[in-house]
Amino acid sequence: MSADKVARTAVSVATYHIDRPYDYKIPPELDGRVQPGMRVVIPFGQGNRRTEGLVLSVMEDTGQRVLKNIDTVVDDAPVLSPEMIKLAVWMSERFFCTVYDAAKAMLPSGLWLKDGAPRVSDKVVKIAALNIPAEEALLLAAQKRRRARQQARVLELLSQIGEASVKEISYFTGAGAASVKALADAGAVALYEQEIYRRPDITTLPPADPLILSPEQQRVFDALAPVLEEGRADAALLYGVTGSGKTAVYIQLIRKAIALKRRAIVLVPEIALTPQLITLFSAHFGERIAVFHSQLGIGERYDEWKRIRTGEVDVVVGTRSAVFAPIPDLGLVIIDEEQEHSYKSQNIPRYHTRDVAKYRCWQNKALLLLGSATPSLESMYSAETGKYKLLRLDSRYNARNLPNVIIADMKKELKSGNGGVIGSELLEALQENVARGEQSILFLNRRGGNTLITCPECAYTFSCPRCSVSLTYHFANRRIMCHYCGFSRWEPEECPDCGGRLKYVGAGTQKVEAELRELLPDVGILRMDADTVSARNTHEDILTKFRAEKVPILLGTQMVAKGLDFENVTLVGVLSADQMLYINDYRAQERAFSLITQVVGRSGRGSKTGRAIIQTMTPKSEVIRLAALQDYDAFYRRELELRRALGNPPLSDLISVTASGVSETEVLRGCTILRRLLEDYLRDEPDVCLLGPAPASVTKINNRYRYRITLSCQANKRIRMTVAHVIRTFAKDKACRNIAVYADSDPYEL
DNA sequence: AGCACGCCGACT
DNA sequence: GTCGGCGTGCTC
Repeated sequence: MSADKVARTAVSVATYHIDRPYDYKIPPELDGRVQPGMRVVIPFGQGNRRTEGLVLSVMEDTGQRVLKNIDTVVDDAPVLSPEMIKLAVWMSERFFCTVYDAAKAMLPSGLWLKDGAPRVSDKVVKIAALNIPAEEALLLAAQKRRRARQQARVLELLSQIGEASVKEISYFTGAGAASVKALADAGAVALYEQEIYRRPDITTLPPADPLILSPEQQRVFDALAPVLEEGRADAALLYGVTGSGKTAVYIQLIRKAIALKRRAIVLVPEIALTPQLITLFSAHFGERIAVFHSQLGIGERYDEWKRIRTGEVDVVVGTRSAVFAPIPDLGLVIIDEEQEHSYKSQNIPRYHTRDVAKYRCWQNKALLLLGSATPSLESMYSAETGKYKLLRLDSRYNARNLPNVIIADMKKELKSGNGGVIGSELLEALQENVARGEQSILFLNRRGGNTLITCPECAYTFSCPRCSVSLTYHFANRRIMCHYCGFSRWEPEECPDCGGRLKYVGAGTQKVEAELRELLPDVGILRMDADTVSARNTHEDILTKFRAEKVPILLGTQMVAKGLDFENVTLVGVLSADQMLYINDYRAQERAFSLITQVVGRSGRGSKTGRAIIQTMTPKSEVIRLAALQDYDAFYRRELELRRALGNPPLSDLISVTASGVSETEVLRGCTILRRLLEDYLRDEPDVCLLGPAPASVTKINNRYRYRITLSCQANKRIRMTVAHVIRTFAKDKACRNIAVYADSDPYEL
């Protein structure tokens, strides 16, 4: 009989400061059934409460300590490969999370629901159909009205539409599944199960021929193909102006990788904004692509995950979490629009997709390709300092001209009595475009309906009782709401302080739409924002309508800035460039430059030369001027010097340590202790600069105050480990029991 | 975080 | 005497 085996395990309930591998004995009845990468159920803590663990490795028992036994094994086969386990461990050090947190981000949530309700393995949806004539159903509904209102509503709905899924029924009527069941038992409706497709549907094109690259594109391809051929880890930045055809290069590189028996992951900022890219990819790679993003249903995601794992696909296209796709023989990772902020996870684990991709490429000897028209300062700096290969695509496709850009001074406008959102220059241009039958896109950097309510009499504003933010008015449900904690209340009638009449301020898309309708009566306007885009009316539907019906004006938020290519659009208006420029964040300028550049690039993609009008209160702003010229290089130089002066990335790394708690004074005191600990432990590190304690940009969320210390340094493993140690030390201090602490590597939120 | 153990005051 | 308050310490 061989010696007992031990499973070194990451435990799900272990919080950050007690996270470490815990060893469990593999009982004889489980001998041989426990492998690294499997999930197990284990007892943990004095109460031995059962919790989930992930087996990191299996080893011989040295018998030095009394160990608890593994209860049961969850999986028949490992759900994580050794490569992914290593990645999880690396992530825990790099992003200050537990190993289990990192592992969880890699797995589809469907894995946890496999045997529970809702059953993910079921590819069916429950449908309820009316079993009696509609008139009879309505009669029955009238009878039920008093004692079973829910059932009555269901009957009314079904008498109109005949059948619907139980899920849809409860969404529209508010009736629970129990009401439907009762009706089924009474024989009024029939329940049956219907197979559903779980492949996210993709508009497919007939198979496309290999692309012919332009000489410039070919040069980029030729520079990267050897890296794939030699199979070595490398990273490159493809800096290609809008419309220079980066996608064609991606496709050819993927073809090359596939020819070399390897596979690729393509990451995009937001799947809804890239339908054309998906369609194009499926034309080139057919069934052998998988689509992976957060809007996928649990079942869909689980199925795609399985297809990827078994090697049935060559290309995974997806958002942030797709960087964890368990694809075999990974040879190429492409991050498109790499400067986008959605690549940084804002919740645990707080990873940056670029860093994870870099690590995976290094593990797999794969090529990482970052693509952008306005690269992040970080990536361009890495390219300049030789860490990445730098490749450029300088000419716009078909040698199209840049649009003529006008910077419109809204201060002048205000002086001459126009207090509206649409200035006279933009209005004139819009009128000309309408007259010529050409289309226009208006961009507003604000989410739809983000309107504040104030009292003009006493300047009263509504703020959240639990958070340090103002409440915003939502047209959709006529409530004022908090974006942080979800608090909401009905639209108030009058000022609670002085009883005065309330005023709605802020240029939400709805308000702009109303203004446009007044200025341009009888002109068709399409609005695209969080309120008009839904499951029924997708982003794509709106764009199709815009294209097909030649609606004169498309008004929208961020969404209109991305990758659209409309022949007939010859005017782009940026309604207020200022809102994005003067946010208290060192990245605000970079973001504004990138957005304005992208929006301006939307104009004149056809044969006609386009125009762009940028409205601003500060027409002298360097950032706006450079965006108007689409001069990335000048912007980069200028911004880099600013970053250098302030010790911000990419010239140094930031690590923020945030303390939160109910008592503001306790949090502040905790922060002071944290700072002292950091000072102590980092005394011998050169060039580490500590800032704070400073209140977080939103100081109070859900009645918890947040203060943070920020480290500016050349981060290395040693410094990260020290920070982790400080957090653990702090958590052990009894004086800080009510304070929660976490660290964030290269935080986006300050 | 969550749970047990332990050492103090209020009450049967 | 004992029930239960929460302060303290540990988690394979």
